[in-house]
Amino acid sequence: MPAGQPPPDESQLRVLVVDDDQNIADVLSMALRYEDFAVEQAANGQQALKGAEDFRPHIIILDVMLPDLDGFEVAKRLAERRAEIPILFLTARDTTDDKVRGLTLGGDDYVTKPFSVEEILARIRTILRRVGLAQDNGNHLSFADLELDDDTREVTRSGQLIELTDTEYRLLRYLMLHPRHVLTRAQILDHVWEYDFGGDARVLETYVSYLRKKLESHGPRVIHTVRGVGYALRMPRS
Amino acid sequence: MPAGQPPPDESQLRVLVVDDDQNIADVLSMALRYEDFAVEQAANGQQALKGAEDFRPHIIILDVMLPDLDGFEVAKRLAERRAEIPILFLTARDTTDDKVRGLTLGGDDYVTKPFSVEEILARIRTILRRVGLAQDNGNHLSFADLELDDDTREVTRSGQLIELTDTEYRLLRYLMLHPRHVLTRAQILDHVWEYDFGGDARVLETYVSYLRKKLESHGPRVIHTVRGVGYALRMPRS
DNA sequence: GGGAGTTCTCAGGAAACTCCCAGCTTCAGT
DNA sequence: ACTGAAGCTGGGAGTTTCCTGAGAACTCCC
Repeated sequence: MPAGQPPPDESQLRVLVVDDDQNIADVLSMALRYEDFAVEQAANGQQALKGAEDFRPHIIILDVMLPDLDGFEVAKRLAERRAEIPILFLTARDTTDDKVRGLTLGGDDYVTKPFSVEEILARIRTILRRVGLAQDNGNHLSFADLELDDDTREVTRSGQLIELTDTEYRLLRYLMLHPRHVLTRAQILDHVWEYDFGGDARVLETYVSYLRKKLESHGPRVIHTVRGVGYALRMPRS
Repeated sequence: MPAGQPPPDESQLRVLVVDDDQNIADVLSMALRYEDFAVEQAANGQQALKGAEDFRPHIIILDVMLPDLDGFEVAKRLAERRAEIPILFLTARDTTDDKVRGLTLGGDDYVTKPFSVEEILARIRTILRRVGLAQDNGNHLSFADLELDDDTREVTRSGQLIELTDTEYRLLRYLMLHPRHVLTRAQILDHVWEYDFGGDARVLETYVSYLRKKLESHGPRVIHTVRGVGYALRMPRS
């Protein structure tokens, strides 16, 4: 079954991605499908309203800047229809718009562009969990003596609290999502860094170094280098 | 086997190989046909798009450098058609980190030239497994007390973890794919080493030696020499 | 607009890996 | 048993990959 739409699967959660930038829409769609969401796209406000009606998404990812109606207008009309679909807004970083501020009051949320894929996924999980649709029980990851809590953003190793910066946290979280698996450099950069990151891929090594320093003061090495390939989270010994 | 089309067999998975270098396309085609894929070739972007339409491949191997459209353009147009065919990109080693970024999000992947045939086959298996088309039961090989896991890249012998370098791993993996079969030196070199390897064929002996040293510290000899021919993976008679 | 905290760049050096070499051992056939 | 061919393995050169410290650039907050 190579072509056409994937089969409608009622067990999947539906996400409507609304962005007029086709690249961003595609990146999000691919990542979400990979996470087993059903995804549809809309490129402007009118399509978004129609898509919300037809596709009945559980959540909408909505760019604030759209060619016709802006994101807030779309949200407003949906609210008038009593659609009650949670929305994750995408905004430009410098849009210090006060409008954005009030979003989290209504249970909606926003992410600034450029974002990393893992950041979007984390917000979506948070929102879905809040409205009771989370399919995974997972605001909490653990591996060996490592614990990571998404709600409090706390990381502990054998009970000891470890302070991590944002990037360190995202990196560790991504590794803990795939324990023992070897993750390639490309995979890690794609998921943990912002989608338009164009810099030196060696940042990754720097952050691995930071993480190791913090983690290894409380126990043996857990982030292992697989030379020529990437990194893997493992406990030492057979 | 350039002449005549193989008979259409609906049970086979279809691969479209897109490369303007006829040698590379042929090497890949032969290896894939041997693995029981149905294969067609395209030498440029336009042919690739046409081939995708007519042949309806389950996966496309796509060189980034093509005489007309580049590989990314081909991928983009396929995406616009909602073709949703996974793609394995081939890129030059130094092109790696720019545009290739982002590919692993959608489940696509890339391999740098020059590659080894086994590397390509491994990536294809991974991709097909992810989209639910893998006919093989997976990521795990075992032979006697040897276990090899492709996800974690871990190799154990009777439970004991064995650390292998990349080349050692690829060599052992190839042997384990054909247990008890005598594999000729040429076969092994062709599959495990990069296709443009021009060096001394005696590297193979060196690596067999490395592998034996690591494996035999945990049990009896499993890699047996077949003098004048090659090597075979066997358990000693009991 | 200064300061603290964070992210990223860069470069030197360390470590790991691949491959080649050369001398030695093993084997097959006489 | 002898001999040439084939295979084995320790040593090491050359290369690639990775680690890490130092500092520049950026952001956020007061």
